[in-house]
Amino acid sequence: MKETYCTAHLRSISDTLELIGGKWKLLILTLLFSESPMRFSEIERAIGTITPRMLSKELKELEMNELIERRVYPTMPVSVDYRLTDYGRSLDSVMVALGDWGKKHRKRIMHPVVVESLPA
Amino acid sequence: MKETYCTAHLRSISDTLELIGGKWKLLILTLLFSESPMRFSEIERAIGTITPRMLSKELKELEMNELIERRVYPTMPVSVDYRLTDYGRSLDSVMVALGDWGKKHRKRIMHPVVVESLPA
DNA sequence: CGGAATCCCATGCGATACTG
DNA sequence: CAGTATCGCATGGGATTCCG
Repeated sequence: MKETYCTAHLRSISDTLELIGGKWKLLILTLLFSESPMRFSEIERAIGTITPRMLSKELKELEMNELIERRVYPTMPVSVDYRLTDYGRSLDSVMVALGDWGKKHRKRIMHPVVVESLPA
Repeated sequence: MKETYCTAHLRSISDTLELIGGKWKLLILTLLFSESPMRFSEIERAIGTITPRMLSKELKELEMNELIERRVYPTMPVSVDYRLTDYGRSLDSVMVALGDWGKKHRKRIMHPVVVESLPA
């Protein structure tokens, strides 16, 4: 594929999706949007179906991209919490766009529907 | 996870991502945004690295969700083209949001960087 | 031309168990 | 509490071949 404006724009889009892709990232970000900071086990309980392995992995990737910040407190045992960074908060426009479109979309056909016969 | 505003909003977001997820969908949509209609083999050539199997599959899903329209012409052999629907065009706000954020994002650290020592 | 069928592999993700 | 280690499978996606 030739290098065009089209593909450059697309790479920007792909970059964004790469950061918020994966099964849990948007869910975690959404939680942290409404409540920051949250501790590891708080997020785990809030989601309910995520395994610690996945939570750990996703948090690590979000932190690597500076969307969230991880703080460790020298308590005994240690406690850790996670919060959105300002950079992470800048995603709100993206999440609003995705959410708004999704809300409208829900009113439309979206699942494979078998239409055997349609009258008139 | 309890049913809250938070999760309802999240489902809207997930719905949207479900439609434009997959490796090629956004690329196909971006192409069709800049040029509609396009024939099957035109899209194939434009992307360059997609296999007909995947192109067929992605187009089918996009059509199922009414984001694009497929038209068949009874030529010999048959020709087919694809174009954005008005509904598909309504995704532009989403794609702009994703693209804009990605453009800003590129200026920041995004790949795993090993910092051995940092002065001062 | 516009696909469908088949085979195959990488990885994403879940389940379970364990640890400082 | 906040993870890590290991295993295993399902799914996504590529390569190749064939078809009307």
